[in-house]
Amino acid sequence: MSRKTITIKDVARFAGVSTATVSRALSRPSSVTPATRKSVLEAAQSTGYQMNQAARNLRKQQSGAIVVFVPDLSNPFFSHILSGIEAAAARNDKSVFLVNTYSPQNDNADALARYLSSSWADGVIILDGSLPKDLLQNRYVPGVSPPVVFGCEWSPPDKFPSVRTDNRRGAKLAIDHLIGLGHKNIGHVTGPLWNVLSTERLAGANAALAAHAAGLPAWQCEGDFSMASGTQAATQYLTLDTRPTAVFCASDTMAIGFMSELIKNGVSVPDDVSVVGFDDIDIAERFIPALTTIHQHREHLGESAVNLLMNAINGNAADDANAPLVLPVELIIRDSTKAIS
Amino acid sequence: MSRKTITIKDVARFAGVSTATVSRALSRPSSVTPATRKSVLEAAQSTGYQMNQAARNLRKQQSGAIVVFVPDLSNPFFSHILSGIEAAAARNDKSVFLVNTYSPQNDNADALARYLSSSWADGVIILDGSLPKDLLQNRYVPGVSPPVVFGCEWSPPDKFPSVRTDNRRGAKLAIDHLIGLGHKNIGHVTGPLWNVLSTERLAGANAALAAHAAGLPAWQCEGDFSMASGTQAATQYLTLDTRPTAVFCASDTMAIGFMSELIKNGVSVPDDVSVVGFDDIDIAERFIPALTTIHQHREHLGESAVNLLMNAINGNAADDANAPLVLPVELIIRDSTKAIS
DNA sequence: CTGAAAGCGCTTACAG
DNA sequence: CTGAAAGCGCTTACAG
Repeated sequence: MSRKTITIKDVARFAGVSTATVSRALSRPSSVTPATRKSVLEAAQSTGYQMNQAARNLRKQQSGAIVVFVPDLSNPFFSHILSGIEAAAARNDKSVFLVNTYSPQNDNADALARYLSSSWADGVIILDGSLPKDLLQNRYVPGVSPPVVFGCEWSPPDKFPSVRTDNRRGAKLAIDHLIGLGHKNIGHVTGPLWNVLSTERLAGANAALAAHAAGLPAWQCEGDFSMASGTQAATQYLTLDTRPTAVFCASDTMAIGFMSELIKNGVSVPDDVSVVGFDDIDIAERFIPALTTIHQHREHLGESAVNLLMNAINGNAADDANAPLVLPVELIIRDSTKAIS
Repeated sequence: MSRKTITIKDVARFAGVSTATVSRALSRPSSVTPATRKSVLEAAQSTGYQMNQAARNLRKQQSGAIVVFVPDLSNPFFSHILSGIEAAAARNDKSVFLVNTYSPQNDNADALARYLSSSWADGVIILDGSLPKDLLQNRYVPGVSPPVVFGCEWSPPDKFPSVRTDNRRGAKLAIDHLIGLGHKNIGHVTGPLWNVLSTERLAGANAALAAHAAGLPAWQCEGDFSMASGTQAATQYLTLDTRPTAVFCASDTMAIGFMSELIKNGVSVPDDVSVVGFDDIDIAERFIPALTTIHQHREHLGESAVNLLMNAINGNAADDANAPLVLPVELIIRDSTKAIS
């Protein structure tokens, strides 16, 4: 149906040079004389030439792209990380493609394995620590599969380079803040317990509580980082005989679901209960009450992931390349927490 | 640095057949005898063979992928559309790659043009109606560039197939609801006026107001769909001498920023002012007060986009393929609107 | 059903 | 600085 596709050959004929020269003029302009460069560029222009990536990729044995596995695009937590990734990728002259691993279509190793191929990606960044084990254990063949780097989450510990936030310290900051406010009965809504983030934050929280010999054991409830699970936690909280006066939620999204349901049921935040989240997503400062939370440096997380990946791609990774890079966190105090009265 | 890459040739040698047979056994199993199929599969297994996509793409002149241009991944509005796209793409055996057009790295035609190549994508879905004009006008060459379909937004009208929500009707439903509640002084926070969504919704709102000969002209304020612009609108609203008793915001995100700032300043929603949003994002029902809004069928939007695209790819598009497909909307009444007292 | 061979569109030593 | 030629790893008519 369409006119014949224009190749480097057509450009060469038009410009009266060889295909080799066209290739050079286009990809390494300095390697040809200004005159030939000019005529090639003009020829490319007037023939409407567009490079065929597949051919180049095949020949160069690389794709010029990095793919990112994202667990849940609906979670606003990821968007800033992606900005960081894109900025850094652009600096390294790589395209970035996102793959939604949370999608039911991508729920198995087979579906994802196709993306984990050097013909698609020069490297892959995985933001999802809960990929099917099979994928990285059996499908991934070192040396032929593209380099992998984990961001935020991580899964086979220390098998790949990774950047992450200091989750334990974040949890500690949250609990310390609550204790400093005089709270003695502190609850914790965790993420899914098979997730590293959840267990790290739980460990951090428990350690902080233990350190103060606060009034433990407190109420604990397992969520899944979703808003819905936050509201379920609230439902359970409401049935408690003695309700904690403060609750640390392992994600902002859950904290919002939690507060929302509480307020709906006449429980005031922070008058009746203080709430702390984790992540500092955009809505956190806009929810009423504005959410006290743990801020993660998300752009930086994304950039670091790309840097680690580029090192792996270029083969100049440090000896301890697999030692996790841990980024600092900050407590952001807003209106959802208050000293006990 | 790594062991030699394993090709179809190695598999062929291992299985004692030709490369042609390996190729057939792998991609069209029914075209070889069960015996050869078995031995080829085993050979592939034990050699650890992995197909080289670039080579296949080059040979087949297609990529097996569709790429999606997303304007702003941080806007939760898009996640459900993407689910719909991914589900439909999987049914059509296509991979999907996302490209963030909002990223500063992708702000120009050059950066995006590289993705708009048949070597990357068999087709592209554009969810961003505000792409640089140059891209689709000059860089896009019909017949050689991959088919394009617009979802949600659209830009050169009727030049490409598109699916969209009935924006005008959505706005009308919002206004009619407010009028039905007795409001006579109704304000409108629009999206950016260079955006089709904004102008459509504005037109729908104005038409509905005019039809009722309600107390026009009402206050109008231009935002950019972001939460921050919603709070700015609120700041402006607060300075008004006679404040509208109801405000229709062209997106939920703006509505939330708007309400948040109002409440912070002691203005009650819905007691002092009713607010209606547009989109029905996840947080809408959880914000306090829960937001009355216009629901869009986002999964369906995504699926329809893929269907249109597949028609274009397979060359069986209808004659009126470029006539926009318009999806219905629904008014969801929650707690942010109330009859005037 | 299977094999030999051509070719997809590039890039890059190798000569000159 | 430029050209002729090989080759990246597949798939697919064309014979048999």
